[in-house]
Amino acid sequence: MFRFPVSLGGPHDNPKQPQSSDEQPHRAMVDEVDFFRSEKRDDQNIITDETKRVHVKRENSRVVDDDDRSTGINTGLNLLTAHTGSDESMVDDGLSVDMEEKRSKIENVQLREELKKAAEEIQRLKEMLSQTTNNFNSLQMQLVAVMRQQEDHHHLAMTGSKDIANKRHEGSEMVPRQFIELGLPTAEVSSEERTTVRSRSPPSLLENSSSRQRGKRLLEREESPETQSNGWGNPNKVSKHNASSSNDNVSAIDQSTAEATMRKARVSVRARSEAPTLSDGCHWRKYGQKMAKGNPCPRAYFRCTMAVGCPVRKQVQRCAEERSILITTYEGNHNHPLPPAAMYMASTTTAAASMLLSGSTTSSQDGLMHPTNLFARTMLPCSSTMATISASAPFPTITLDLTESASNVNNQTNNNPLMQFPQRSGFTELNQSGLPQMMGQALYYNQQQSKFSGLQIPTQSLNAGESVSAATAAIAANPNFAAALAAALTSIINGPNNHKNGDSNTGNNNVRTSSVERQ
DNA sequence: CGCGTTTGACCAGCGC
DNA sequence: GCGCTGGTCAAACGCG
Ligand SMILES: [Zn+2]
Repeated sequence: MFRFPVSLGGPHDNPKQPQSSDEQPHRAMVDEVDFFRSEKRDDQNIITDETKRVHVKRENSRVVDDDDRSTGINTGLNLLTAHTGSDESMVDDGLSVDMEEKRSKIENVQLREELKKAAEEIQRLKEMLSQTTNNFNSLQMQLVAVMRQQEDHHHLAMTGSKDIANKRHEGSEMVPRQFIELGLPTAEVSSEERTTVRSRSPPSLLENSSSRQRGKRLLEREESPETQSNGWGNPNKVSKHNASSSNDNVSAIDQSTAEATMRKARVSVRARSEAPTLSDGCHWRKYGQKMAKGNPCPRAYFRCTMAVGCPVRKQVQRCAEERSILITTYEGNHNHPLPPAAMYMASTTTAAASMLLSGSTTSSQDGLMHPTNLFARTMLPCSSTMATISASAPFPTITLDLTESASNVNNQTNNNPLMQFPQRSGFTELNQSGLPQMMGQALYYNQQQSKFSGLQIPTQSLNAGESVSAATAAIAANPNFAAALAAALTSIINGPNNHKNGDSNTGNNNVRTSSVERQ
Protein backbone atom coordinates (compact mmCIF):
# COMPACT_ATOMS: atom_id res chain seq x y z
CA MET A 1 0.00 0.00 0.00
CA PHE A 2 1.69 3.11 1.11
CA ARG A 3 5.34 3.51 1.35
CA PHE A 4 6.83 5.72 3.86
CA PRO A 5 9.21 8.18 2.36
CA VAL A 6 12.13 6.24 3.54
CA SER A 7 14.57 4.34 1.52
CA LEU A 8 15.95 0.94 1.92
CA GLY A 9 19.20 2.72 1.81
CA GLY A 10 22.62 2.00 2.96
CA PRO A 11 24.02 1.82 6.42
CA HIS A 12 25.24 5.37 6.71
CA ASP A 13 22.87 7.16 8.89
CA ASN A 14 22.39 10.52 10.31
CA PRO A 15 25.81 11.52 11.46
CA LYS A 16 24.42 13.20 14.51
CA GLN A 17 23.29 9.86 15.77
CA PRO A 18 26.19 7.86 17.04
CA GLN A 19 25.92 4.19 16.60
CA SER A 20 26.99 3.37 20.09
CA SER A 21 24.73 5.35 22.26
CA ASP A 22 25.83 3.87 25.51
CA GLU A 23 27.44 5.74 28.31
CA GLN A 24 26.01 9.09 27.38
CA PRO A 25 23.62 9.88 30.13
CA HIS A 26 24.45 13.54 30.16
CA ARG A 27 23.56 14.00 26.55
CA ALA A 28 19.95 13.25 26.27
CA MET A 29 19.73 13.83 22.58
CA VAL A 30 22.36 11.29 21.90
CA ASP A 31 20.25 8.51 23.18
CA GLU A 32 17.05 9.66 21.70
CA VAL A 33 15.35 7.72 19.09
CA ASP A 34 15.89 9.87 16.10
CA PHE A 35 13.11 10.12 13.63
CA PHE A 36 15.06 12.35 11.37
CA ARG A 37 17.20 9.52 10.31
CA SER A 38 14.69 8.63 7.75
CA GLU A 39 14.72 12.11 6.45
CA LYS A 40 18.36 11.89 5.74
CA ARG A 41 17.84 8.60 4.13
CA ASP A 42 15.26 10.15 1.98
CA ASP A 43 17.82 12.20 0.19
CA GLN A 44 19.86 9.15 -0.25
CA ASN A 45 16.94 7.44 -1.77
CA ILE A 46 16.64 10.23 -4.24
CA ILE A 47 20.16 9.63 -5.34
CA THR A 48 19.53 5.99 -5.89
CA ASP A 49 16.44 6.83 -7.79
CA GLU A 50 18.39 9.07 -10.01
CA THR A 51 20.79 6.35 -10.86
CA LYS A 52 18.25 3.61 -11.26
CA ARG A 53 15.39 4.40 -13.44
CA VAL A 54 13.96 1.00 -12.99
CA HIS A 55 13.48 1.75 -9.38
CA VAL A 56 11.65 4.89 -10.24
CA LYS A 57 9.31 3.12 -12.49
CA ARG A 58 8.64 0.45 -10.01
CA GLU A 59 7.75 2.93 -7.40
CA ASN A 60 5.40 4.63 -9.72
CA SER A 61 3.78 1.42 -10.71
CA ARG A 62 3.39 0.61 -7.10
CA VAL A 63 1.52 3.77 -6.53
CA VAL A 64 -0.75 3.04 -9.41
CA ASP A 65 -1.30 -0.37 -8.02
CA ASP A 66 -2.26 1.14 -4.75
CA ASP A 67 -4.77 3.29 -6.46
CA ASP A 68 -6.29 0.29 -8.08
CA ARG A 69 -6.50 -1.58 -4.89
CA SER A 70 -8.49 0.32 -2.41
CA THR A 71 -7.10 3.66 -1.60
CA GLY A 72 -8.45 5.61 -4.47
CA ILE A 73 -5.79 8.21 -3.93
CA ASN A 74 -4.54 9.71 -7.11
CA THR A 75 -1.27 11.41 -6.76
CA GLY A 76 -1.57 13.04 -10.09
CA LEU A 77 2.02 12.39 -10.85
CA ASN A 78 2.70 10.34 -13.86
CA LEU A 79 6.25 9.31 -13.86
CA LEU A 80 5.84 6.65 -16.42
CA THR A 81 4.65 9.01 -19.05
CA ALA A 82 7.78 11.02 -18.99
CA HIS A 83 9.98 8.01 -19.29
CA THR A 84 8.01 6.40 -22.02
CA GLY A 85 8.28 9.60 -23.91
CA SER A 86 12.00 9.50 -23.65
CA ASP A 87 12.01 5.89 -24.66
CA GLU A 88 10.05 6.68 -27.73
CA SER A 89 12.54 9.27 -28.72
CA MET A 90 15.16 6.58 -28.66
CA VAL A 91 13.35 4.27 -30.96
CA ASP A 92 13.63 5.62 -34.44
CA ASP A 93 17.06 6.37 -35.68
CA GLY A 94 19.48 4.39 -37.80
CA LEU A 95 21.55 7.15 -39.24
CA SER A 96 25.29 7.33 -39.22
CA VAL A 97 27.40 6.28 -36.27
CA ASP A 98 28.40 9.82 -35.46
CA MET A 99 24.89 10.89 -35.52
CA GLU A 100 24.06 8.06 -33.24
CA GLU A 101 26.78 9.02 -30.83
CA LYS A 102 25.70 12.61 -30.78
CA ARG A 103 22.19 11.54 -30.45
CA SER A 104 23.02 9.26 -27.63
CA LYS A 105 24.85 12.01 -25.84
CA ILE A 106 21.95 14.32 -26.22
CA GLU A 107 19.70 11.62 -25.05
CA ASN A 108 21.91 11.07 -22.10
CA VAL A 109 21.64 14.67 -21.15
CA GLN A 110 17.95 14.61 -21.66
CA LEU A 111 17.71 11.45 -19.71
CA ARG A 112 19.55 12.94 -16.81
CA GLU A 113 17.34 15.92 -16.83
CA GLU A 114 14.38 13.71 -16.88
CA LEU A 115 15.80 11.74 -14.07
CA LYS A 116 16.24 14.86 -12.11
CA LYS A 117 12.68 15.78 -12.76
CA ALA A 118 11.65 12.33 -11.82
CA ALA A 119 13.58 12.58 -8.63
CA GLU A 120 11.83 15.79 -7.81
CA GLU A 121 8.54 14.22 -8.60
CA ILE A 122 9.42 11.33 -6.41
CA GLN A 123 10.20 13.67 -3.62
CA ARG A 124 6.88 15.37 -4.02
CA LEU A 125 5.21 12.06 -4.34
CA LYS A 126 6.69 10.89 -1.14
CA GLU A 127 5.52 13.95 0.64
CA MET A 128 2.09 13.50 -0.76
CA LEU A 129 2.13 9.91 0.27
CA SER A 130 3.06 10.87 3.74
CA GLN A 131 0.19 13.23 3.91
CA THR A 132 -2.28 10.93 2.30
CA THR A 133 -1.20 8.13 4.55
CA ASN A 134 -2.66 9.99 7.40
CA ASN A 135 -6.02 10.34 5.78
CA PHE A 136 -5.99 6.88 4.46
CA ASN A 137 -5.15 5.40 7.79
CA SER A 138 -8.08 7.07 9.34
CA LEU A 139 -10.40 5.94 6.64
CA GLN A 140 -9.18 2.43 6.71
CA MET A 141 -9.45 2.32 10.43
CA GLN A 142 -13.03 3.30 10.23
CA LEU A 143 -13.77 0.88 7.47
CA VAL A 144 -12.20 -1.98 9.28
CA ALA A 145 -14.03 -1.03 12.40
CA VAL A 146 -17.34 -1.10 10.63
CA MET A 147 -16.61 -4.37 8.98
CA ARG A 148 -15.48 -5.94 12.17
CA GLN A 149 -18.47 -4.66 13.90
CA GLN A 150 -20.74 -6.30 11.43
CA GLU A 151 -18.81 -9.46 11.79
CA ASP A 152 -19.04 -9.07 15.48
CA HIS A 153 -22.77 -8.86 15.24
CA HIS A 154 -22.90 -11.99 13.21
CA HIS A 155 -20.51 -13.82 15.41
CA LEU A 156 -22.37 -12.94 18.51
CA ALA A 157 -25.65 -14.01 17.06
CA MET A 158 -24.26 -17.28 15.83
CA THR A 159 -22.05 -18.58 18.55
CA GLY A 160 -22.61 -16.50 21.59
CA SER A 161 -19.24 -17.31 22.91
CA LYS A 162 -19.06 -17.18 26.61
CA ASP A 163 -15.77 -15.46 26.62
CA ILE A 164 -16.90 -12.73 24.39
CA ALA A 165 -20.14 -12.33 26.15
CA ASN A 166 -18.45 -12.11 29.48
CA LYS A 167 -15.97 -9.67 28.19
CA ARG A 168 -18.65 -7.55 26.74
CA HIS A 169 -20.67 -7.61 29.83
CA GLU A 170 -17.73 -6.63 31.88
CA GLY A 171 -16.81 -4.05 29.38
CA SER A 172 -20.21 -2.53 29.47
CA GLU A 173 -19.97 -2.35 33.16
CA MET A 174 -16.55 -1.05 33.39
CA VAL A 175 -16.88 1.85 31.06
CA PRO A 176 -19.75 3.73 32.52
CA ARG A 177 -18.88 7.15 31.24
CA GLN A 178 -16.12 7.24 28.73
CA PHE A 179 -17.66 5.19 26.06
CA ILE A 180 -21.03 6.58 26.65
CA GLU A 181 -19.56 9.84 25.67
CA LEU A 182 -17.85 8.22 22.80
CA GLY A 183 -20.72 6.17 21.69
CA LEU A 184 -23.33 8.84 21.71
CA PRO A 185 -21.91 11.83 20.03
CA THR A 186 -25.02 13.88 20.28
CA ALA A 187 -25.32 13.27 23.97
CA GLU A 188 -21.72 13.84 24.67
CA VAL A 189 -20.87 16.49 27.13
CA SER A 190 -17.21 16.78 26.71
CA SER A 191 -14.88 18.60 28.93
CA GLU A 192 -14.48 21.15 26.22
CA GLU A 193 -18.16 21.77 26.17
CA ARG A 194 -18.13 22.13 29.86
CA THR A 195 -15.36 24.57 29.47
CA THR A 196 -17.40 26.38 26.95
CA VAL A 197 -20.25 26.55 29.33
CA ARG A 198 -17.99 28.13 31.81
CA SER A 199 -16.68 30.49 29.28
CA ARG A 200 -20.12 31.37 28.08
CA SER A 201 -20.95 32.67 31.50
CA PRO A 202 -18.16 35.11 31.88
CA PRO A 203 -19.60 37.44 34.45
CA SER A 204 -20.10 34.83 37.06
CA LEU A 205 -16.77 33.29 36.42
CA LEU A 206 -15.07 36.58 36.40
CA GLU A 207 -16.73 37.72 39.53
CA ASN A 208 -16.31 34.48 41.34
CA SER A 209 -12.69 34.30 40.57
CA SER A 210 -12.01 37.95 40.42
CA SER A 211 -9.46 37.56 43.09
CA ARG A 212 -7.59 35.11 40.94
CA GLN A 213 -5.84 36.17 37.86
CA ARG A 214 -6.07 32.66 36.67
CA GLY A 215 -9.74 32.84 36.10
CA LYS A 216 -9.28 35.95 34.09
CA ARG A 217 -6.64 34.30 32.02
CA LEU A 218 -8.83 31.38 31.40
CA LEU A 219 -11.61 33.63 30.40
CA GLU A 220 -9.48 35.59 28.05
CA ARG A 221 -8.23 32.50 26.43
CA GLU A 222 -11.61 31.04 25.90
CA GLU A 223 -13.25 34.18 24.79
CA SER A 224 -10.80 34.70 22.02
CA PRO A 225 -11.00 31.55 20.01
CA GLU A 226 -9.54 33.16 16.95
CA THR A 227 -6.44 34.12 18.77
CA GLN A 228 -3.64 31.70 18.71
CA SER A 229 -3.00 31.72 22.38
CA ASN A 230 -5.50 29.02 23.01
CA GLY A 231 -4.27 25.63 22.15
CA TRP A 232 -7.79 24.33 22.09
CA GLY A 233 -9.19 27.23 20.20
CA ASN A 234 -10.65 25.24 17.43
CA PRO A 235 -12.61 22.93 19.66
CA ASN A 236 -13.88 25.83 21.61
CA LYS A 237 -14.99 27.49 18.48
CA VAL A 238 -16.75 24.38 17.44
CA SER A 239 -18.37 23.98 20.75
CA LYS A 240 -19.61 27.49 20.73
CA HIS A 241 -20.98 27.04 17.33
CA ASN A 242 -22.54 23.88 18.56
CA ALA A 243 -24.19 25.52 21.44
CA SER A 244 -25.53 28.33 19.36
CA SER A 245 -27.11 26.13 16.74
CA SER A 246 -27.24 22.82 18.44
CA ASN A 247 -30.49 21.67 16.97
CA ASP A 248 -30.01 22.93 13.50
CA ASN A 249 -27.17 21.06 11.99
CA VAL A 250 -26.79 17.50 13.03
CA SER A 251 -23.81 16.82 10.87
CA ALA A 252 -22.02 19.75 12.33
CA ILE A 253 -22.68 18.36 15.73
CA ASP A 254 -21.38 15.00 14.77
CA GLN A 255 -18.31 16.48 13.28
CA SER A 256 -17.63 18.67 16.19
CA THR A 257 -18.19 15.92 18.66
CA ALA A 258 -16.06 13.67 16.59
CA GLU A 259 -13.31 16.19 16.73
CA ALA A 260 -13.77 16.54 20.42
CA THR A 261 -13.64 12.84 20.83
CA MET A 262 -10.64 12.62 18.65
CA ARG A 263 -8.98 15.13 20.79
CA LYS A 264 -9.91 13.24 23.88
CA ALA A 265 -8.80 9.98 22.46
CA ARG A 266 -5.27 9.20 23.36
CA VAL A 267 -2.69 7.07 21.78
CA SER A 268 -0.16 5.69 24.14
CA VAL A 269 3.04 4.26 22.86
CA ARG A 270 5.05 2.02 25.07
CA ALA A 271 8.57 1.69 23.89
CA ARG A 272 11.91 0.87 25.25
CA SER A 273 14.00 3.93 25.19
CA GLU A 274 16.67 5.21 27.43
CA ALA A 275 16.10 8.67 26.16
CA PRO A 276 13.95 10.89 28.31
CA THR A 277 11.51 11.27 25.47
CA LEU A 278 10.81 9.92 22.06
CA SER A 279 12.04 12.11 19.29
CA ASP A 280 9.14 12.01 16.92
CA GLY A 281 10.00 14.91 14.71
CA CYS A 282 7.76 17.42 16.35
CA HIS A 283 8.78 20.32 18.48
CA TRP A 284 7.59 19.98 22.01
CA ARG A 285 7.68 22.33 24.86
CA LYS A 286 7.44 21.11 28.35
CA TYR A 287 4.80 22.83 30.33
CA GLY A 288 4.52 20.74 33.40
CA GLN A 289 5.63 17.79 35.34
CA LYS A 290 3.94 15.90 38.04
CA MET A 291 4.30 12.84 40.08
CA ALA A 292 1.90 10.25 38.87
CA LYS A 293 0.05 8.18 41.31
CA GLY A 294 1.76 4.92 42.00
CA ASN A 295 4.77 5.70 39.91
CA PRO A 296 7.96 7.03 41.36
CA CYS A 297 8.87 8.40 37.99
CA PRO A 298 7.42 11.78 37.18
CA ARG A 299 5.17 12.44 34.30
CA ALA A 300 6.12 15.21 31.95
CA TYR A 301 3.66 17.22 29.94
CA PHE A 302 4.58 18.51 26.54
CA ARG A 303 2.84 20.73 24.08
CA CYS A 304 3.46 20.87 20.38
CA THR A 305 5.14 24.10 19.43
CA MET A 306 5.55 23.58 15.74
CA ALA A 307 2.62 25.88 15.22
CA VAL A 308 1.01 28.30 17.55
CA GLY A 309 -2.24 26.91 18.70
CA CYS A 310 -1.50 23.34 17.87
CA PRO A 311 -3.64 21.32 20.24
CA VAL A 312 -1.44 18.29 20.30
CA ARG A 313 -0.02 17.37 23.65
CA LYS A 314 1.84 14.46 24.92
CA GLN A 315 2.71 12.95 28.21
CA VAL A 316 5.92 11.15 28.80
CA GLN A 317 6.36 8.81 31.66
CA ARG A 318 8.53 5.92 32.48
CA CYS A 319 7.25 2.60 33.55
CA ALA A 320 7.58 2.15 37.26
CA GLU A 321 8.80 -1.38 37.07
CA GLU A 322 10.92 -1.16 34.01
CA ARG A 323 12.21 2.30 33.66
CA SER A 324 13.69 1.53 30.35
CA ILE A 325 10.16 1.52 29.03
CA LEU A 326 8.96 4.89 28.03
CA ILE A 327 5.27 5.55 27.85
CA THR A 328 4.42 8.38 25.54
CA THR A 329 0.80 9.38 25.29
CA TYR A 330 -0.31 11.57 22.45
CA GLU A 331 -3.47 13.56 22.44
CA GLY A 332 -4.97 15.61 19.68
CA ASN A 333 -4.23 16.21 16.06
CA HIS A 334 -1.82 18.63 14.58
CA ASN A 335 -3.33 21.60 12.86
CA HIS A 336 -0.31 22.33 10.78
CA PRO A 337 1.81 20.56 8.20
CA LEU A 338 4.34 18.21 9.57
CA PRO A 339 7.79 17.34 8.43
CA PRO A 340 8.14 13.86 7.05
CA ALA A 341 9.94 12.74 10.13
CA ALA A 342 7.00 13.75 12.24
CA MET A 343 4.55 12.21 9.86
CA TYR A 344 5.21 8.72 11.01
CA MET A 345 4.16 9.22 14.53
CA ALA A 346 1.51 11.76 13.73
CA SER A 347 -0.22 9.62 11.18
CA THR A 348 0.01 6.64 13.41
CA THR A 349 -1.45 8.33 16.39
CA THR A 350 -4.10 9.99 14.32
CA ALA A 351 -5.09 6.74 12.77
CA ALA A 352 -5.22 5.02 16.07
CA ALA A 353 -7.25 7.79 17.56
CA SER A 354 -9.60 7.79 14.64
CA MET A 355 -10.02 4.09 15.02
CA LEU A 356 -10.76 4.56 18.63
CA LEU A 357 -13.29 7.09 17.64
CA SER A 358 -14.84 5.18 14.82
CA GLY A 359 -15.11 1.97 16.70
CA SER A 360 -17.00 3.61 19.47
CA THR A 361 -19.19 5.82 17.40
CA THR A 362 -20.14 3.73 14.44
CA SER A 363 -22.98 2.23 16.31
CA SER A 364 -24.29 3.83 19.38
CA GLN A 365 -25.70 0.59 20.65
CA ASP A 366 -23.17 -1.99 19.81
CA GLY A 367 -20.28 0.32 20.16
CA LEU A 368 -21.64 1.35 23.44
CA MET A 369 -22.10 -2.09 24.75
CA HIS A 370 -19.00 -3.77 23.51
CA PRO A 371 -16.51 -1.23 22.57
CA THR A 372 -13.39 -2.79 23.85
CA ASN A 373 -14.02 -6.18 22.47
CA LEU A 374 -14.87 -4.66 19.20
CA PHE A 375 -11.58 -2.91 19.23
CA ALA A 376 -9.76 -5.99 20.17
CA ARG A 377 -11.29 -7.85 17.32
CA THR A 378 -10.91 -4.99 15.00
CA MET A 379 -7.30 -4.66 15.56
CA LEU A 380 -6.63 -8.30 15.89
CA PRO A 381 -7.89 -10.08 12.87
CA CYS A 382 -4.87 -12.27 13.12
CA SER A 383 -4.09 -14.43 16.04
CA SER A 384 -1.12 -12.35 16.93
CA THR A 385 -1.20 -9.44 19.22
CA MET A 386 -1.56 -5.81 18.60
CA ALA A 387 -2.69 -2.96 20.71
CA THR A 388 -4.71 -2.44 23.79
CA ILE A 389 -7.71 -0.30 24.32
CA SER A 390 -8.18 1.28 27.64
CA ALA A 391 -11.52 2.49 28.76
CA SER A 392 -10.63 2.89 32.35
CA ALA A 393 -8.64 6.01 31.85
CA PRO A 394 -10.42 9.31 31.91
CA PHE A 395 -9.86 9.35 28.20
CA PRO A 396 -10.17 6.42 25.89
CA THR A 397 -6.69 5.32 25.22
CA ILE A 398 -5.23 3.01 22.70
CA THR A 399 -1.93 1.61 23.75
CA LEU A 400 0.63 0.38 21.32
CA ASP A 401 3.09 -1.74 23.07
CA LEU A 402 6.39 -1.92 21.30
CA THR A 403 8.30 -3.49 24.06
CA GLU A 404 9.53 -6.98 23.90
CA SER A 405 8.29 -7.57 27.40
CA ALA A 406 4.79 -7.85 26.05
CA SER A 407 4.84 -11.57 26.34
CA ASN A 408 2.31 -14.23 27.17
CA VAL A 409 0.84 -14.29 23.77
CA ASN A 410 -0.59 -17.70 24.37
CA ASN A 411 -3.47 -16.89 26.57
CA GLN A 412 -6.15 -14.94 24.89
CA THR A 413 -7.60 -13.41 27.97
CA ASN A 414 -4.68 -12.98 30.27
CA ASN A 415 -2.09 -11.70 27.92
CA ASN A 416 -2.88 -8.15 28.60
CA PRO A 417 0.50 -6.67 29.20
CA LEU A 418 -0.85 -3.58 30.81
CA MET A 419 -2.11 -5.70 33.59
CA GLN A 420 1.45 -6.54 34.30
CA PHE A 421 2.33 -2.99 35.01
CA PRO A 422 1.66 -2.21 38.59
CA GLN A 423 2.71 1.36 38.14
CA ARG A 424 -0.83 2.12 37.17
CA SER A 425 -2.43 1.37 40.42
CA GLY A 426 -5.73 2.56 39.13
CA PHE A 427 -5.70 -0.14 36.58
CA THR A 428 -4.76 -2.67 39.12
CA GLU A 429 -7.61 -1.73 41.32
CA LEU A 430 -9.98 -2.00 38.46
CA ASN A 431 -8.60 -5.35 37.60
CA GLN A 432 -9.08 -6.51 41.10
CA SER A 433 -12.70 -5.69 40.75
CA GLY A 434 -12.85 -8.31 38.08
CA LEU A 435 -13.21 -5.90 35.25
CA PRO A 436 -10.40 -6.14 32.82
CA GLN A 437 -10.23 -2.84 31.13
CA MET A 438 -7.90 -3.98 28.46
CA MET A 439 -9.61 -6.30 26.11
CA GLY A 440 -7.06 -6.17 23.43
CA GLN A 441 -3.65 -7.51 23.29
CA ALA A 442 -0.44 -5.69 23.24
CA LEU A 443 1.60 -5.66 20.21
CA TYR A 444 4.01 -8.43 20.45
CA TYR A 445 7.18 -7.28 18.96
CA ASN A 446 10.08 -9.48 19.65
CA GLN A 447 13.26 -7.97 18.52
CA GLN A 448 15.11 -11.17 18.89
CA GLN A 449 12.73 -13.21 16.88
CA SER A 450 11.87 -10.35 14.62
CA LYS A 451 8.25 -10.99 14.34
CA PHE A 452 5.12 -9.17 15.07
CA SER A 453 1.57 -9.56 14.00
CA GLY A 454 2.46 -12.59 12.05
CA LEU A 455 4.76 -10.67 9.80
CA GLN A 456 8.31 -11.71 9.43
CA ILE A 457 10.47 -8.69 9.47
CA PRO A 458 14.16 -9.17 9.99
CA THR A 459 14.69 -6.26 12.26
CA GLN A 460 17.66 -7.70 13.97
CA SER A 461 20.05 -6.35 11.42
CA LEU A 462 18.06 -3.34 10.49
CA ASN A 463 18.60 0.19 11.46
CA ALA A 464 15.88 2.72 11.83
CA GLY A 465 15.35 3.47 8.19
CA GLU A 466 15.29 -0.13 7.27
CA SER A 467 12.81 -0.78 9.96
CA VAL A 468 10.65 1.87 8.47
CA SER A 469 11.01 0.21 5.17
CA ALA A 470 10.08 -3.02 6.80
CA ALA A 471 7.08 -1.28 8.14
CA THR A 472 6.29 -0.11 4.69
CA ALA A 473 6.62 -3.60 3.43
CA ALA A 474 4.33 -4.76 6.12
CA ILE A 475 1.78 -2.23 5.09
CA ALA A 476 2.08 -3.29 1.51
CA ALA A 477 1.92 -6.94 2.29
CA ASN A 478 -0.71 -7.08 4.94
CA PRO A 479 -4.02 -5.32 4.85
CA ASN A 480 -4.15 -5.48 8.53
CA PHE A 481 -3.58 -1.94 9.45
CA ALA A 482 -2.81 -2.86 12.96
CA ALA A 483 0.28 -4.59 11.78
CA ALA A 484 1.17 -1.63 9.70
CA LEU A 485 0.61 0.62 12.61
CA ALA A 486 2.83 -1.44 14.72
CA ALA A 487 5.43 -1.60 12.05
CA ALA A 488 5.50 2.12 11.64
CA LEU A 489 5.86 2.60 15.30
CA THR A 490 8.35 -0.12 15.65
CA SER A 491 10.52 1.59 13.17
CA ILE A 492 10.51 4.54 15.44
CA ILE A 493 11.71 2.65 18.40
CA ASN A 494 14.88 1.35 17.04
CA GLY A 495 17.41 2.52 19.48
CA PRO A 496 19.27 0.24 21.81
CA ASN A 497 17.23 -0.90 24.71
CA ASN A 498 19.73 -0.13 27.33
CA HIS A 499 18.44 0.83 30.63
CA LYS A 500 18.92 4.35 31.75
CA ASN A 501 17.42 5.85 34.79
CA GLY A 502 17.78 9.54 34.74
CA ASP A 503 14.83 10.42 36.86
CA SER A 504 15.25 11.49 40.38
CA ASN A 505 12.52 10.69 42.77
CA THR A 506 11.35 13.00 45.41
CA GLY A 507 8.32 13.15 47.51
CA ASN A 508 7.43 16.45 46.07
CA ASN A 509 4.73 16.90 43.59
CA ASN A 510 7.16 18.24 41.09
CA VAL A 511 10.35 16.45 40.44
CA ARG A 512 13.44 17.63 38.81
CA THR A 513 14.51 15.76 35.82
CA SER A 514 17.09 16.27 33.20
CA SER A 515 14.64 16.03 30.43
CA VAL A 516 15.66 17.64 27.23
CA GLU A 517 13.23 17.97 24.42
CA ARG A 518 14.93 20.12 21.89
CA GLN A 519 15.03 19.04 18.35
C1' DC B 1 18.19 38.77 25.55
C1' DG B 2 15.24 35.21 23.90
C1' DC B 3 13.71 30.82 24.54
C1' DG B 4 12.91 26.68 27.00
C1' DT B 5 12.70 24.40 31.48
C1' DT B 6 11.62 24.23 36.29
C1' DT B 7 8.44 24.32 39.89
C1' DG B 8 5.09 25.93 43.09
C1' DA B 9 0.46 27.03 42.75
C1' DC B 10 -4.05 26.68 40.93
C1' DC B 11 -8.14 24.34 39.18
C1' DA B 12 -11.51 20.75 38.03
C1' DG B 13 -13.17 16.20 38.51
C1' DC B 14 -14.07 12.49 41.35
C1' DG B 15 -14.72 9.49 45.33
C1' DC B 16 -15.82 9.29 50.03
C1' DG C 1 -17.40 19.43 52.03
C1' DC C 2 -12.90 17.54 51.90
C1' DG C 3 -9.02 15.36 50.13
C1' DC C 4 -6.77 13.27 46.30
C1' DT C 5 -5.21 13.34 41.70
C1' DG C 6 -4.45 14.76 37.01
C1' DG C 7 -3.69 18.61 34.26
C1' DT C 8 -2.30 23.33 33.50
C1' DC C 9 -0.29 27.89 34.22
C1' DA C 10 3.23 31.21 34.64
C1' DA C 11 6.91 33.44 37.26
C1' DA C 12 11.45 32.34 38.12
C1' DC C 13 15.37 30.49 36.50
C1' DG C 14 19.00 28.77 33.38
C1' DC C 15 21.37 28.44 29.16
C1' DG C 16 23.33 29.58 24.70
ZN1 LIG D 1 1.53 20.19 16.21
